[in-house]
Amino acid sequence: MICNCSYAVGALILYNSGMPELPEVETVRTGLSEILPGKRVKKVDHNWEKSFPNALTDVAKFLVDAKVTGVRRRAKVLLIDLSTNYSLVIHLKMTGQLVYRGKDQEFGAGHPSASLIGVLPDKSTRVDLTFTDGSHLFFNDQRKFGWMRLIPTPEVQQLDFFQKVGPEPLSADFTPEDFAKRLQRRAKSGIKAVLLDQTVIAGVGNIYADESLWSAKIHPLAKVQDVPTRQLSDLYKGLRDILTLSIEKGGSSARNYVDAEGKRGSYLDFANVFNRTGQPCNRCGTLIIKTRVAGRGTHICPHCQKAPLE
DNA sequence: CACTTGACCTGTCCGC
DNA sequence: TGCGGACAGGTCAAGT
Repeated sequence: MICNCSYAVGALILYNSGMPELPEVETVRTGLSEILPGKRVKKVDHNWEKSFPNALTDVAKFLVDAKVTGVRRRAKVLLIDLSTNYSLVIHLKMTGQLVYRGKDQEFGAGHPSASLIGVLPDKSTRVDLTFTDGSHLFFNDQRKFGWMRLIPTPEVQQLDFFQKVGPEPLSADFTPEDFAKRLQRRAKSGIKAVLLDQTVIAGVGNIYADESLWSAKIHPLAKVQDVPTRQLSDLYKGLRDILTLSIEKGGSSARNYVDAEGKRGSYLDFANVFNRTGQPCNRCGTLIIKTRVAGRGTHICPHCQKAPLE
């Protein structure tokens, strides 16, 4: 096996063009945690105020010259901890990307990332962190919904979001009983809206809501109180299995995702309903349909997931 | 209180 | 070829 190392060094793309949910953010976290710790920030450039609202006041004091000490994730939020006892708190929302590049921005011909993202910064770059070794972390965000903030590390958990956000669905001590109990607090609500509510369960977005509901044969409009406990248990297991599989596959890439080895996030190759409108259900062969639930495009098998009675 | 809608943005795609 | 509109969907705020 010959490794063409001419392009393997110095480029790592942590990129998701689709919709970063828990598995995508976790994949980005894993990649960053292998690269960033120990790097020292030399310079910060930003060109969109809302992408980095408190940059002007705090960057010089607490970001420049700070050393990265670790990278964490909670729900869909990334935390880059710094030696100044501050943390960069980052939400990618829908189109945010964190792209690391070594000092040498050149890519060898044929590197998959070369065709995905060209020279950075580009027109979607909102923040450019330069490290003292000449490498960069680019925060790109086409739609400008994402943001990063510099917050004292001990104050991060005081943020409103972290006070309200629900438990991590993959944590070891999160039981089927916890899951059912939290959902049932919203007994009269449609179950998909509840899954998407970050204060109920952390990290679930549109893709994994649709996939997990299909796995448990639950219609997204079903009221929680009408779903038998056994099916809530199926949903718990389905959701955990799906999130775990997606993390293994490097997340979902609506278009492309590559990491240091040029691997794409391939979870959508395994998806049963998401983006499969008009294709046969993998369980019963009925064609998958797309509707609108809780304001989102929603994919269901109309045979497996029976609509609730009015 | 529960639920829906609008705002935040830009790029893409579809119909005319 | 261009133009208007729908759509993509995470989260918060405002409205019903």
